[in-house]
Amino acid sequence: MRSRKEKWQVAVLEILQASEKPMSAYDVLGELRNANPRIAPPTIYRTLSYLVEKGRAHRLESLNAYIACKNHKHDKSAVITICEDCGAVDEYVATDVLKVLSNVIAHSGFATLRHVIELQGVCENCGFEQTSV
Amino acid sequence: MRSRKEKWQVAVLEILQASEKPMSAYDVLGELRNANPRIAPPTIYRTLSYLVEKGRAHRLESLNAYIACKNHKHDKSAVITICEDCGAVDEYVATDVLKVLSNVIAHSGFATLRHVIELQGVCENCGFEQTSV
DNA sequence: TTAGATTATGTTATATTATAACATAATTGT
DNA sequence: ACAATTATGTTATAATATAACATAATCTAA
Ligand SMILES: [Zn+2]
Ligand SMILES: [Zn+2]
Ligand SMILES: [Zn+2]
Ligand SMILES: [Zn+2]
Repeated sequence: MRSRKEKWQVAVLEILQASEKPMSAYDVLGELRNANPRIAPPTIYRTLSYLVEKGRAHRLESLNAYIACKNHKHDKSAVITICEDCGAVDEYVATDVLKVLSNVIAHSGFATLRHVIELQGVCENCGFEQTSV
Repeated sequence: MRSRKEKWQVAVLEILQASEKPMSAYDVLGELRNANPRIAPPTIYRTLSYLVEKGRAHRLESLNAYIACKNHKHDKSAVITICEDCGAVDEYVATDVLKVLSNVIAHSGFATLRHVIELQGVCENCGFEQTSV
């Protein structure tokens, strides 16, 4: 039998996967309330935390928002691009970047546990739209 | 004559510089209220935005907090390390990292305007403390 | 120098994001 | 079944951030 915990995780992941754009915790909450009007913020924050821990979703720190992971080729750390125009988000594998990063901080004795690498900018589509006016 | 705007910026920057650790906007607000009890959140958020735009301060997206810039060798983009144990923050010049990053996303057509690169982990001091127990 | 336009600041209220605290329910191990 | 543990529900509130608009300062050009 699937536990309640797992049911929430599946429901939230499906909502995130169905969205073209990052969703705030309260966006997800709104969707969940269609089926279950009494659900409260802690439930959704807990569920999002589990999903992020497992790598099934990512939290975008610069947006306070969440996406479903759509690129399982990375263990933990992805490079994430965020279009400021249309909100589209993509993930890239970051192995090389992490290598260079560890060189940059090599002499400091800092032991990295988690990377946040988010690039804000303009995606290909929006760039073309802008120049074609 | 120094404008009101500049006075706030100087005051906020001094507060950030005096702090060993990142401060939330409301931390800064609390300090400013010692001298000026009626100051309100928008003033401090505006001032922090100006300082961040000018590169005199950085916003740490993964902490919702701010630091004074203490490494003017970077134009815009720094690599920032954040110790989860003691809260200490350091900045590193990111030129190489940015180069590799642009390779990673080269084929996507994404034009990067702003980098958020924040490493969560354990600083040298806290690492030694942990292993010496 | 002053009227009008523009920009910056102050002020009030409120929106958004997130968690504390504790009660209840489910699950686990014996 | 029972106690111990973990997960969930629930209420309230904390923490972060901005909208909206009033007021004040600054700038520009007659
Ligand atoms: Zn991913
Ligand atoms: Zn776009
Ligand atoms: Zn800096
Ligand atoms: Zn430390």
